[in-house]
Amino acid sequence: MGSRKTTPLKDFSLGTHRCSVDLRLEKLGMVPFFDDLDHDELRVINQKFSATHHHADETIYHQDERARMLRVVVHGAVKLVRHTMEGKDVLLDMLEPGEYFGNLSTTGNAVYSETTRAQTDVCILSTRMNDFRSLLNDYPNVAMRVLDITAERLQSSQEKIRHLTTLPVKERIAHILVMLSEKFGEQSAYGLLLQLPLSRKDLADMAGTSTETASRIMSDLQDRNIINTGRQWVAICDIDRLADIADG
Amino acid sequence: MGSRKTTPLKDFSLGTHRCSVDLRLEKLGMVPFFDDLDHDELRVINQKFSATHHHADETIYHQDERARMLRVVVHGAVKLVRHTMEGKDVLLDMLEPGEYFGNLSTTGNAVYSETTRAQTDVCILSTRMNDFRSLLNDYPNVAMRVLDITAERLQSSQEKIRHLTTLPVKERIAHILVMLSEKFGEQSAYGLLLQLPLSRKDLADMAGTSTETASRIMSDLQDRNIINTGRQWVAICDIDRLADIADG
DNA sequence: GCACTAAAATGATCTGGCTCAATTAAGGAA
DNA sequence: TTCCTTAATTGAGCCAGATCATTTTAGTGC
Repeated sequence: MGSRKTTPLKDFSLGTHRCSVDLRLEKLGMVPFFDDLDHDELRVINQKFSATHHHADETIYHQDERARMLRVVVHGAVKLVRHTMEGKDVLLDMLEPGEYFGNLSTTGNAVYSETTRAQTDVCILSTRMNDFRSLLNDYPNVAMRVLDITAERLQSSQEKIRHLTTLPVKERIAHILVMLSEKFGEQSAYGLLLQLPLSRKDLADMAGTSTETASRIMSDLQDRNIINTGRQWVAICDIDRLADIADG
Repeated sequence: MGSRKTTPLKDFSLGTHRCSVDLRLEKLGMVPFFDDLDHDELRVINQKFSATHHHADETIYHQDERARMLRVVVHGAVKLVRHTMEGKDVLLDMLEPGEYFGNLSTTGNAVYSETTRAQTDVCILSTRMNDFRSLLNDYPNVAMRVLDITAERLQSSQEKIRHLTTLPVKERIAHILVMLSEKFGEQSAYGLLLQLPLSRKDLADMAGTSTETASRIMSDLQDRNIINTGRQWVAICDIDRLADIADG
């Protein structure tokens, strides 16, 4: 494995990124609950959204802040974190372009139930919650899709609970890597590369374990040639064996 | 503290239970997403539901079965369980009258993602998923409320993940007892009695621990006069101290 | 009241994963 | 190429909680 001098990860920086109307429309069209809409409808909806950029590691909003916006990832990856007073973070999800976050509900005093942080430089489209709600009124199909997607997320959240309570750490980590590869995997010289910066701590916070344990497990996986990994990056060499580990 | 000879729990058996139209309407009216509707609208909706009874411990539907129905608890308590091939169950929730379960989504090949079992004798109203969906089309307000409730459940599922990954078992159990008391608590001679049969195994499966550990913790709580407990029942004597334990 | 059964309690032992404490090395910056 | 920061690794000891094996007891049914 010769001497590498740079991350295999691509450059997410927004230096050149221009949020053209076309790009916005394209990304909005990728949002699962907008995929029934035609081009003209998307143009109308696009009006309601405004774009913002955030640098990697910047916090987009904080847990417990008053929740006013619904957002969509256009570029980059967003990390969804719930934290405890003791400073132990739980990493709930990593979002890719086309996924939404923020708040859906119009219940008066809603607050965000998690903190979201830019995992790379990101571009985000935001709309006021109320605008989004009236949009749901105008497009009942979209409302149904939003319901479906929320129900799906509930499912997978419950599946995560099952993992946390029944599986040993090694299986949990294997599982997480498989999931991430479905979202962020990209063929490369190093194997199926997860196209986002991903530290041992991130993995640990996702698996509900300590950084040290995550590190030991990753080392073991690398020794067995199942993955290939460096500082903040992971590539999967043998997805089948990894999947085997993931379910016992 | 004298010698008790019978459970303090009330009798849930359906021997005498008759699902009169009035009772059905009352319970449907309690369902959070129907609470905007007036009496006449409820009567229409009621037509779409049919009632079934199940004895305690009976399975209502199995995980991975094809999901066709949406159901509402009318009488009794329903246990929501996800199980693993290794036979380790995870108890996701206990539902009280007025709560819904089953499937919301119309995605073609949906299957139930959990098993539901009658925790007591129960009476359930069911409707075909498709009928429910068209109902959501006819009553957009209801659709919005369903979305809100699903989003709320997602929140609390994520909060559960936080607990499982960051809190020690004792705190998790204390927390679960507090939650259950909000749903099932009822003043009684023994304290705030949880009005449902609840074994050490149920608690263990909710907290993601072993029956033995759950038992030890319950014994300790009883020794400290925080709870009062017997076979399949729990009463809370000192909810404040319990809440203190629940958050460190 | 007595006997029976499944739930609960309890004891003893073992271990996965955590914590604390260094050490090593990857990869960006200059 | 070298330096420097911070991520990652590795080791050693420890402990919460699991597991296994009994014993006890609550509560039901007779």
